[in-house]
Amino acid sequence: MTSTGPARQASLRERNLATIARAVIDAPDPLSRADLAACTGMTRATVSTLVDQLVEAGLLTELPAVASGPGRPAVPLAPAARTVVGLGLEVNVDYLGGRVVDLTGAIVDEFVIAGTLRGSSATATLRRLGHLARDLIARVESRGMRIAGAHLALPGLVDTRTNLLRIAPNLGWSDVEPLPLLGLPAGLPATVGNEAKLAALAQLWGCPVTERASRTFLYVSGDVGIGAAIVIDGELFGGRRGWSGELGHITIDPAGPRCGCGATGCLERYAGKEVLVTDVGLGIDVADDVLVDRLSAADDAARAAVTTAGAALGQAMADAVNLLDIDTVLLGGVYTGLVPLLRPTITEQLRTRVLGAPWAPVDVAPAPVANHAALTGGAATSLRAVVADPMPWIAAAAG
Amino acid sequence: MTSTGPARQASLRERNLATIARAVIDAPDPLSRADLAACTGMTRATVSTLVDQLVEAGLLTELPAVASGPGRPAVPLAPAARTVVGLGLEVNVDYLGGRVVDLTGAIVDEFVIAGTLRGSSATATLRRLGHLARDLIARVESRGMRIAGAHLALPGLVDTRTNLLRIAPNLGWSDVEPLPLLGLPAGLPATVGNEAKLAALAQLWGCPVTERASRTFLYVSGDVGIGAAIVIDGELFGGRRGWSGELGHITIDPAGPRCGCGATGCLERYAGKEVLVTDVGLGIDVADDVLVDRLSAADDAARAAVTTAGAALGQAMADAVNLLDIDTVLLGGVYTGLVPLLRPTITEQLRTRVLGAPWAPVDVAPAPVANHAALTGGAATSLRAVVADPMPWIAAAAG
DNA sequence: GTAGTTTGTATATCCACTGAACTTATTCAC
DNA sequence: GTGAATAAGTTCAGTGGATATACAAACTAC
Repeated sequence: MTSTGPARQASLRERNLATIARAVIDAPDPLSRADLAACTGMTRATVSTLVDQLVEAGLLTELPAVASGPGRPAVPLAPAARTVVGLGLEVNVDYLGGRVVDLTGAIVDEFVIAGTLRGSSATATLRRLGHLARDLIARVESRGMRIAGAHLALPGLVDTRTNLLRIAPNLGWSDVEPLPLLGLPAGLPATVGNEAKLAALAQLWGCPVTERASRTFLYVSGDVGIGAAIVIDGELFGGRRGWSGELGHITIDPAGPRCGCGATGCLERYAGKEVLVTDVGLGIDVADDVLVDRLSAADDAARAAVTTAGAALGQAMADAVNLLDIDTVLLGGVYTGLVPLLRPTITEQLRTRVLGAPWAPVDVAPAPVANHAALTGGAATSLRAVVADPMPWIAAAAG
Repeated sequence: MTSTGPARQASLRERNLATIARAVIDAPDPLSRADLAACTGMTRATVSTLVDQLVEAGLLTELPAVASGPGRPAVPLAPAARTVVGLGLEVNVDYLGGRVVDLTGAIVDEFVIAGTLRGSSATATLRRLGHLARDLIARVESRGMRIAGAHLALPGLVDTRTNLLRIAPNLGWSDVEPLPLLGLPAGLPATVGNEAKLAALAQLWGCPVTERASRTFLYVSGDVGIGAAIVIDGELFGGRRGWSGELGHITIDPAGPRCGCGATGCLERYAGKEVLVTDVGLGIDVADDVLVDRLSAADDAARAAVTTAGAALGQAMADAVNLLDIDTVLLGGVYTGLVPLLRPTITEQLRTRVLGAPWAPVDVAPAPVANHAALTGGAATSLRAVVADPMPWIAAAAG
């Protein structure tokens, strides 16, 4: 009954525009039209017309030509700054934020308001975020930029098909429909996503091209809950409803302590922030860097607790790697700062428990993008949609 | 540096041919050219030329027109029988086989030779299989069929990029390069794959369209080892090297018994065939149906052991579902027959341990294709490649 | 200044899909 | 039977987009 859509002539244009846009934006150094022709296999003529359209639409810019060697100097192309931008929004346990990023990856404008939101009213908080977001949008639009889309990151189970938040245990929210409460301008495409998943996407696009994560990795974000995101060849693997990556509820020991989710022995009860803060006698709302400092300077008892956490984390990661055959694990959230403490136990677990480890060891590293990564990830996701389908923007620029 | 290839004019043809071929082959009832135009969105003119080429190439056939209602009767189109075929080969612990399947899904010819191959010589066994396969190929080609490709299924860790078998514990094989040993005709595209993964693909394509598995599921195959395959929207998720799905080495209890892989408490030690046969005092080489009968008729002690296995299986599946957000689990291998015994404990585990279960319960069912599924899966995989890119076959038919 | 080299643009051509008109084959009404 | 109505499939001029080739532009090197 159903099937993939037909390929019209226009599909060629769409695909080739996307290919060119992506090549320029993902390139470590500016490419010329000739470079693009060489690396995409298109003719120089084709590339020229495509580039002209992308420049016209404000997605790319021509840099001043620099002569080097014989022959006519090439015109280097680069993503356009401050023309088309993406908006990332986030409500998390200890802050509220919005960030606008442009195609160069630069942060154009942002706000981050610290303060615990545990147990806050979903309606009030989202209305407040909406107010701040509308201000941010107004500022950015008054500077002549066009906003491609908005993504709201929430620390919980989000149904990506319906944009409904099912439950966010650490906020105390459940069954919320966030987008109407934000009251974003009509016509601005907006979606809701899980915080860890958007943070993972920031690792792909949110930093200079040369420092980017490899295109396939498992991102593990430690907070009160433990979220994970599976990224395969640059694509987030969300699962049927976007509920993939619930690493925090992998079973470490079925006879273990009871978890808030109703099951027993979940990873969260061994390696969640709640356990870590208790080990050094701190409160749950302590800042990540304080917690990291205290754990790093702690005595043997607390060190043992970190080792337990690391072993549990390693076991859960080994399960994930055995299932998914992924060879890179990036640690985010609190874990980023704890990599020196955690890595030995984690890698030991991975070495012994991953079936393929003798042939291809698993790499464990801190996530390169750390500061409010989900904001960047959300903004970048909107921009990736533009890059993946620049046609509407060209039509808009022409008409 | 790299990027997706350019979209040439020919790409349109390629894509539209694939769309048409797939629509006809996956349709529950024969479609006419007009039906195809309606469901793909192409014009009738376009569909006509594409269909003509596919018929010419021997991928589709026109059935006799049946009049029903006013108007010119439609010409129903169906996959062509016995024109282009795929070859599946398999070496497993207790048999050796080859199967040829055509585009209608019918088995055209096959051989299955029972007998334990545990501890056999890889070289001798693969040479023997190669001999049998060449006979099969000769028979099929003498009947005028063209073989699109061959897939060899092996019960072990196969590197799908290099077609190397790293290790097959239950055969006692390691570091084998199987394809040269088979000595298949030069020019026949051949690859090696994991047995459970190819069996999973058979669930998608190896049975009448109406009985097919949903396009997203986790296939769990119980044998001496426990293999799994992740299928997302009709695509096998193989991971970086094709080593995904090692469910058998998910940790059930870190303090559990030592496993052959070197780790402790792996699922295999709770729910593998080795444990099950021991429970009812049988040998490891017993046929699956005998084992199922004995377990079904067993006393309380053995029943308790099956329950333990089911709980462990359920726990591992819950881990997988939490990670992947998949809502269907198909049980293959020995487990197919044990579904009545296993399901209660499995579903109980899934209900309590899967975070999303309250909103979307996980369905556990026996795999619809059971008999030597990996053979069918291997053959079908070759055919899917033809359907996904029919162009070369059209060129061959024309030239 | 001239030759050599590379980049980017212009023009004719080709290929595949579109749309509208046309042919073919059936049902139904009389 | 005959003819209108209906739906399937085909034909053919038209269009969009990529290609290939030739050419203009801008630089280095001698």
